[in-house]
Amino acid sequence: MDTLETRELRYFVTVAEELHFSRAAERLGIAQPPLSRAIQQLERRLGVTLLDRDRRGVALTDAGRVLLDEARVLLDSAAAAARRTQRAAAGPNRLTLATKAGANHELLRRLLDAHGAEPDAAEIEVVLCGMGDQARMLRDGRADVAFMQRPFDALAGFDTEELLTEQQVAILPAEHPLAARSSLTLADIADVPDLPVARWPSQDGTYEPGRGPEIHDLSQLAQLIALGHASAVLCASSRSWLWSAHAAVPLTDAPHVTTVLAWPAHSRSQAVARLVKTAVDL
Amino acid sequence: MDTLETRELRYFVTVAEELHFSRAAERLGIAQPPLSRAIQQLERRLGVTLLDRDRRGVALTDAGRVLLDEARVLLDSAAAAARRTQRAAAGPNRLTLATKAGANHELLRRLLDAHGAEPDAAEIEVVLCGMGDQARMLRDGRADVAFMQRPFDALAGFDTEELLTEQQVAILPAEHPLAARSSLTLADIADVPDLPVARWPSQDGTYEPGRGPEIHDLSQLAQLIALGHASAVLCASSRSWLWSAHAAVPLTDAPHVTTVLAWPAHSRSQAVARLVKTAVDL
DNA sequence: GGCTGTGATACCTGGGCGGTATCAGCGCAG
DNA sequence: CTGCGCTGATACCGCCCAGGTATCACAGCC
Repeated sequence: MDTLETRELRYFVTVAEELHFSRAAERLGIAQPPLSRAIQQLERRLGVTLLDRDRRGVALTDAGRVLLDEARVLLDSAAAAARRTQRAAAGPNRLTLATKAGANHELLRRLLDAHGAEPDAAEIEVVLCGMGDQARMLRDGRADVAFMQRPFDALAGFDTEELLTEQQVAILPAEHPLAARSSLTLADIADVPDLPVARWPSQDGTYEPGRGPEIHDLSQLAQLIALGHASAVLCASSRSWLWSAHAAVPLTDAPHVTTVLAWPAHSRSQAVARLVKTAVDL
Repeated sequence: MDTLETRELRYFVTVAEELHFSRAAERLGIAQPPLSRAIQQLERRLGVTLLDRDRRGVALTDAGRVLLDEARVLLDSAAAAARRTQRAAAGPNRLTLATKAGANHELLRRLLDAHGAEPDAAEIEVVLCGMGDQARMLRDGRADVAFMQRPFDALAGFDTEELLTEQQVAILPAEHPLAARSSLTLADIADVPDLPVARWPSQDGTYEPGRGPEIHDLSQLAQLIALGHASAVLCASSRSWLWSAHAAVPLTDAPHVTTVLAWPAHSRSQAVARLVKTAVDL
């Protein structure tokens, strides 16, 4: 029947991305004829036409699109497997935990303290990464577990354990009139002319159009708010790092944020299991 | 660095399962020396010792155990990718939906009706499978979506959409004294001497020890209950197929059951997306 | 009609996969 | 202690196939 070789998948993905055999061959560092042949073999083995080569170029068939998606995650998973194996060899009882700036420090600290107190606790290396990077780090095997937040982070494909649900708050300059209010709504802060809501980059690093300043960093944000040039919406635990120039006002209509511990769905690691157990008992 | 070839992974998994090079080679249909060499190559490429070969046998190292887990899901995923590609080629706008006997018929029917009414709806093939088989069918690419139930089915690694939450009920012979009650608890039915609770097989097909009759089939169960030889705990929608000789009594303390629509987390299929959208709007 | 650029075909070469034969360590029966 | 049996490792060889070069067939286009 089948058994897709990873070499063939690598070749196919490159051709599917370039839609051009010669360029794909160049990217792969091989000549074009062997590449053509490899793709033909793959098609023959599967009994499926993956690419339509007619005049003026190459196009993916429906089946080709399916295989492209599948092959991408397969290759990523293979690279991840290699990394995880190497990490397991490097330190038998070590874990890498990915989190992001702005996640709940207190909670993480409590988790690490509790886990550290257990017998034969794994040594935990905490990696701070950018806003949507924890998912990537879990997926590509550079991290074993991650602190993530619903509904912000994409949790598809991970196992998760809910740790804490909290309200969101508006972070405002302390001297701004709105800061005196005991609660606010999203509408209240959405269109304040002198206080635009700061904008975070989306997954791909670009910014949605909008008025607020483009932010990529919490300290940047803190600075801007302290200067009275921006507001932001963050989860309530952010209060822990606020300056005296900041004020936090609960938002009544913003969705609640749940901090979760996430790990690859198929993980059978003892160390991960122990950490999760500690987290559940917290 | 790396790029694990699937051939190597296949070899490694077999050796790790047999813990014996010669037997593994036999299972793989090759001679022992090339197998030894392939494993050595894999270890050298990763820079990791996967197997301890000392006197009297072969043992997995920690890293080897990690790679074994990873490799198994990788190989399964590869086989799944091949199947999905072939299915996509066979019928471009077809979906296979896996469900189990005992799942909510009404709900499925409503979903299929609603979806069928949409423009360019996918043709949906419904596959009935055994109790825990939907997860396997999703994982190995024989199904695109599945009807599953929380907390019974393992949903790790899938994306899900909740469809309906319902109470569980005890199914009893109609003439049994307990059948007259308006509600029951799990304790009420747990130890009725003449009415043991039927036992379902677990994932691996074996039965937990216990008193109740071993069941593998809904019609079998229905028969046994009608005869007055067993009781069962099922979700409330099971009422739809009850016989007149059956009675259903709500259980106040059994966990609620949520029927979910599940699909592989990385699926980008348009057809799946449309079906899910229909389900959400239901 | 050349010219350019596409992917496919033909054919050759070499590395690597798989084969056989054999070795080296260890346990064990005697 | 010694030979035997069993393990996995090593040595070496042959052949297949991945990859290279050269070329073709076909399309668009000045």
